[in-house]
Amino acid sequence: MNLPLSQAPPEAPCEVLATRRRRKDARPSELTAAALALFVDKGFAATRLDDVAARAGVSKGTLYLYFSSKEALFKAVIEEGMVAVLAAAEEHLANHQGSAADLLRELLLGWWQQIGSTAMAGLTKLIVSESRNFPEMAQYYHDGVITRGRALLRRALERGVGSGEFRPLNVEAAVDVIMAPLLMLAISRFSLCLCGQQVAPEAYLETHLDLLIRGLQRTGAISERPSNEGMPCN
Amino acid sequence: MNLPLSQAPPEAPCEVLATRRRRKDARPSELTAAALALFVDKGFAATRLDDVAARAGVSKGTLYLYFSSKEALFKAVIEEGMVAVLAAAEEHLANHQGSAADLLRELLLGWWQQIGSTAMAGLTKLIVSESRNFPEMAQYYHDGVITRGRALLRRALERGVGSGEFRPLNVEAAVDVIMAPLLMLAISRFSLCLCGQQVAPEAYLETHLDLLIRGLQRTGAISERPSNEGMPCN
DNA sequence: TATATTACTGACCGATCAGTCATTATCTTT
DNA sequence: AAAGATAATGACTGATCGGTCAGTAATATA
Repeated sequence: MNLPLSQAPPEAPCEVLATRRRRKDARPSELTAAALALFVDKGFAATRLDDVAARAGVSKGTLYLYFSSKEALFKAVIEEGMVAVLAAAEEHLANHQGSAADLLRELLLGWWQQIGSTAMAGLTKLIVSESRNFPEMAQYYHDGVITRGRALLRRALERGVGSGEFRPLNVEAAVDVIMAPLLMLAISRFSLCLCGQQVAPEAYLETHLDLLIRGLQRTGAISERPSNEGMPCN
Repeated sequence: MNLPLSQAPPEAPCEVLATRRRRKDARPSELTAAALALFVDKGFAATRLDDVAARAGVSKGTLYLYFSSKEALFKAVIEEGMVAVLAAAEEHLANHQGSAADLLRELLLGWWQQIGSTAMAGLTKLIVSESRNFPEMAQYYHDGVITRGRALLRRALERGVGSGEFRPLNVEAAVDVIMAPLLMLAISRFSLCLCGQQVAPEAYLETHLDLLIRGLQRTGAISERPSNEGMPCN
């Protein structure tokens, strides 16, 4: 095969050849962090456990002290990522006031800050790539993350439609349409120059929100928010 | 490892145990078709060449008569897909009249018919998944498909903005924002229940177009097209 | 039917890599 | 300091799979 191996030198031992240490508590999270980075970069199948262990500053044998198999490691990576994701979701659920348009804006920009701009975004590509080979994993991610995110968006849209701020629309479809640019943004960050990387994420999100809120609002209802502020046309 | 192997029985020999045949001309396309199906389903690394050959009704040795390596087979799959994609792009380029909104509608629905609804859509997931491991492949796909598609959309948007039908906007960002739901639709078709699969593709696209065109048009310009026609709200 | 050509085969090889385990090094306890 | 406990190691194994090639059989030609 001879893959082009785009890897940087595998995590130079900055800890100046530290002698081996016994750190039972720290190992699991260090290993899942290393695994996340490599899985996201090279994909699940192409990632060698030797490399994961090396990146975590440990031998492969040690990895097997904490995870019973490569798949178990994968599950742990997903599960650990979930925690932050769900916490962010809770945060968004808590405080929602003002117009539906502002709520929508807050939700999408919050997603970017909490997830999209972090390493967590890599999970999106990982799941997309591997879901067919790990159906129960995909199901878990779907139920725990996607469904939850959809529920947030759906609520925001329904509130806007109910109050008359937004016009009637197919809410279920709109939820997916609204999420898609976010997911693609996350994916493109971990997938060499496919789409969207020429445009800065902020401008991308701002354009999405701008188009979206105008598209949602009742005809005639002029946005009271100063639109196009600081956004160059072309 | 012991992957769950979601495979159906690997292409039961419908050709009733046909004795071996010499069909030099037909082999390459049969092999790339088999490879596309398996690559899209299981990913590149997890696909075995024995399975590709078996699915094409041939032995692995025969595969190597036509393709020098697994990666060469991958390239051929992409390249073969390209032909149809570029043909469709040319078609869209040729005939464009009427309003910019109609052109946009025609472009997006055309994408669905020519690409999104076909097996070609699987290439999107394939590229997303494997681009890091095959940079030159990603580059080729980017230059040959993404850039071309973006150019089409950009032209449509610029026409609308130029004629005053659309309001001024960040065209580059808008192109990506508009493409994202299409790409996610393609991806979700080959990635177990991640997003968008609960909603029928037609309703999804219609909602996208509806939101989009309203979002693009100048405030006050009422769409002359009967919107919401046959689309249930919720 | 005999001969030549070549598409096709499948057993085989070598490299890779997930997973194992006997051994070693570190830390704790007394 | 000695002994016990266990975290960590890395050489090893067995299975998998990309890639090879000597041989086989289908077709063309005479």
